[in-house]
Amino acid sequence: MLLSVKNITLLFLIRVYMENDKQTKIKLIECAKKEFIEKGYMKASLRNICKEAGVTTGAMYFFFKDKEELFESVVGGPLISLMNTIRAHFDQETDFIGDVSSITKLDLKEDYVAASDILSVLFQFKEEYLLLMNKAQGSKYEKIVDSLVEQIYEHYLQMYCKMKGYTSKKNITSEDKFIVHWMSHDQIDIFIHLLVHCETEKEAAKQMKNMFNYMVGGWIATIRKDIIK
Amino acid sequence: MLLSVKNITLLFLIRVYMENDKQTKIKLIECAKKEFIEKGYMKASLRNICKEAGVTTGAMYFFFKDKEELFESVVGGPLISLMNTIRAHFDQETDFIGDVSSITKLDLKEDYVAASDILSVLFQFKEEYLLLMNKAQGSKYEKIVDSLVEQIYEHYLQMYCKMKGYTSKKNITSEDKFIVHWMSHDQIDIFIHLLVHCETEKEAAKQMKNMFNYMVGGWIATIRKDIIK
Amino acid sequence: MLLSVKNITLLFLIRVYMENDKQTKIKLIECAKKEFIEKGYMKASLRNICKEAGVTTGAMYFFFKDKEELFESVVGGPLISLMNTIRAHFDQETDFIGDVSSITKLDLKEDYVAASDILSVLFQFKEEYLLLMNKAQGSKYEKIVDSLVEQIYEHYLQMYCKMKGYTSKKNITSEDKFIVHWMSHDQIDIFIHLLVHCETEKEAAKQMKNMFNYMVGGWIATIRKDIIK
Amino acid sequence: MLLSVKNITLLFLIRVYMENDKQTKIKLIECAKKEFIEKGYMKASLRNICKEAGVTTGAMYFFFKDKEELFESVVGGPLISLMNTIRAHFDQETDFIGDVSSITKLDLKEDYVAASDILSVLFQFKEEYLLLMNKAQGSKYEKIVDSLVEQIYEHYLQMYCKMKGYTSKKNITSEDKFIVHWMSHDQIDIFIHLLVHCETEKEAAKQMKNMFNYMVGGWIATIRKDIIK
DNA sequence: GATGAATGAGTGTTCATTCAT
DNA sequence: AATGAATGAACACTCATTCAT
Repeated sequence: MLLSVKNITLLFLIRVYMENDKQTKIKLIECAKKEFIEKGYMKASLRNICKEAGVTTGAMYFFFKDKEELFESVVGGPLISLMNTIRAHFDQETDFIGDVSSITKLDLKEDYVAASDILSVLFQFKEEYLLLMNKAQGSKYEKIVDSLVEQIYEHYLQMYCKMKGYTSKKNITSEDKFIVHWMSHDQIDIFIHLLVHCETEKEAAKQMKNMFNYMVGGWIATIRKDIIK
Repeated sequence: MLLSVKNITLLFLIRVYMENDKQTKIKLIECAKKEFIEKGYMKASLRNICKEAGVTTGAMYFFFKDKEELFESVVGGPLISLMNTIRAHFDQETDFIGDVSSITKLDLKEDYVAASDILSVLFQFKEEYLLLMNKAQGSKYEKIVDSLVEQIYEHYLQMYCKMKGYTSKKNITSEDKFIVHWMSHDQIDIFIHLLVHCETEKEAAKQMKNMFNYMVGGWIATIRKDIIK
Repeated sequence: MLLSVKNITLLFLIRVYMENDKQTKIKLIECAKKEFIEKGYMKASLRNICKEAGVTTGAMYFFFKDKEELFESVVGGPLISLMNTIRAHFDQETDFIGDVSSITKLDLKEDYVAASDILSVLFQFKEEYLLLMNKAQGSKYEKIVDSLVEQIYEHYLQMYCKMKGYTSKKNITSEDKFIVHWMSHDQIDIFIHLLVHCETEKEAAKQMKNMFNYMVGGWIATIRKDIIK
Repeated sequence: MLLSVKNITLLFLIRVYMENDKQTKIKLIECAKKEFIEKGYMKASLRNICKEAGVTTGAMYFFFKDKEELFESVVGGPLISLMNTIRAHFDQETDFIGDVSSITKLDLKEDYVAASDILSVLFQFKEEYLLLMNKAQGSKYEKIVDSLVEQIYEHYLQMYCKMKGYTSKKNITSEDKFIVHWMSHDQIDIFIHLLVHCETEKEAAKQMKNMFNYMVGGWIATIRKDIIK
């Protein structure tokens, strides 16, 4: 009988813990996010974060191994989401020798759909992504933009080859690679630009249409290579 | 007597110094450049710079007010050159209501010439510009890219209006502004991309052709607004 | 009904605990030993020990009052064994005025037997003794070697007096005391040296013979005082 | 002429500096010595040292790279003296096949002279050597005693071989090596013992006679190997 | 022009220990 | 018997900056 009372107490306490417990951790992450956004990874002060959260630095070190891990706790989750979304859309291997006639705009249109999805993810954790893209200097994420570019580069290279009508990878010149790399970079920059300059996802979606139009124009011109002389 | 001896010595030393004078300053700037490139503005250590230059921090503070001014001494000159070059090409006021029929590619071609000039300037002080664009976080130049964008934005906005056949500034929508801002940004990013990824100006010039072709394609598509639906 | 099931579970857990009980403590002591050996008393981290043992620091504090007590749990037992063994051999009061003629080597031989016993004890808990002798700095055992020396000093002083033919304690000079203290110290050092440099007791026993021979030679020379001038 | 003027000024300035300048450094070293002696290398607090010296930690870091270097500044000089003295006495290569008959005590007597010199050095910086031998745990000097032993081991091994009448190094058994190593160790321990237990060099010299007598007795017994069975 | 010395506030991090549950 | 959370003081060390000389 007495034991059962104990158990009830226990269950109750567990529930309380569940709520209580993580509150400090959550508070810490919130305050960290704020500080990181305000000052960037490097200039952010753990002391400040802890003071703001109302705990000692020791408490922070109970939850997080070091500054890096605290930062990771802020941006890690969102980053994984983003990576997964990108992978879902860009990783599917297309036949290298596709039907040359049917492509061009069509493929790019598919890309537009993908981009909309990505945009959606980005605006879900707008602040975290801004942190990642612009304020991560000094952390292990400082090269994250480059690695995102690399993630989509392969996809775009394949698409480029299809459009160009290349039948073998051997046809790819270093000039081809360079321009595709640039276009991949540009794609990522579009996202960052939207993230930085648009308040809402809705607005971003609207502006993205124009940016995509611009990008598609660029792609077509690149394929045709009707270059300025 | 003893004092006069001291004075003679002092004068002698000053003469020696005079020659050394600028050499020390130059040495300091060189070492600063190296350290700033290696670690970025924030992580760069004045102590290290001085040690490398073979002087004490006190000596450094004779020449430079603070860390910021030392950084400025490295990147300030090149920045002014760049600004001037940009201004020379982008600042001339064109009649807002131009001859609508004659434009499009023509204007962009002029831009290409301008870009070639800018590229030339950029590669003249490649390292300094890279420093400015990528490693200035924490200094007053951390937003330099944005301000460069702003510098060319007005120019591009005018061009855009001409191309669109707008007869009044009142026709410009916020959507117009947004895409023009993006295209301005993209133009700057092209430069940075070339700076980062090309060893020589020559190679950059080659790759820039393709990038410009891409950009022109984007512009045309933007003007036509044959958007994806 | 449900509650009673819970109770059974609880009781079961308690029983499991009961068995685990000492297991946790033992695990803790094992891990502590490892850490203390690896890093010495001071640098050893309770956090590490607990992590290694798979429990929280709180759990450790249930069993042990503090770091010191944990250390004691590792080395205390062996230390008592050693103390007892030493006491058994060295504490028996001999008649101060013994039969002067019969001694010298004989007494030392008895000592050799004692030493063999001690060696046996030492190698039984080799690691613990090494910990005590070499890595206890910062703990209350940091002077343990000195106190071991003190333990045998009285015995050796008596023996020395016998050998010298002193009939009263008043004959003992401070010089006598000093050299006897040194010889006591040396005796202990022999043990430590063997502990450090021999893998097995067997090997130590072999080497100890030579060391004892050396020691006896030293004693005889000391008694005769055929000193270098 | 002019240069000599410079020199005079320079020398003057140097003298002024010499006096002023190093006072802080000297104070720091003194306070460091005190703290290191009191608490040992590891537990010594740089903060305390600086507070005691009346400067900020930053000032300390102007003179010393880190804790280790500060410690080195306390004990490094004396250590070099000691090493040199040891080297001077123990490094001279003796003919491996010496005149077997003439040795034994003679060589050991030479050693006694050497030891007197070493003792003299040791008492010159008594505190520093005590620091080195007993409180250096955690610093790079924590194994200094072992390395001193190693320094004299080779010398003693040669002497041992001469005394034993070995004509080739191949005669040396691992048992020989062990006992010689021990005797080398014992020699060093004699010094440490004297350092710890004697106030003055004079007293140490007196006590050392007896200890040496003991040691020589040990050596002779070892050579004769009239072992206890 | 340049040195050597010093400041003072700051950094991230680790520690043994405590305690309500 | 053990957890999870938290404390608070301490740690060695680095920084840009100042200033008398």
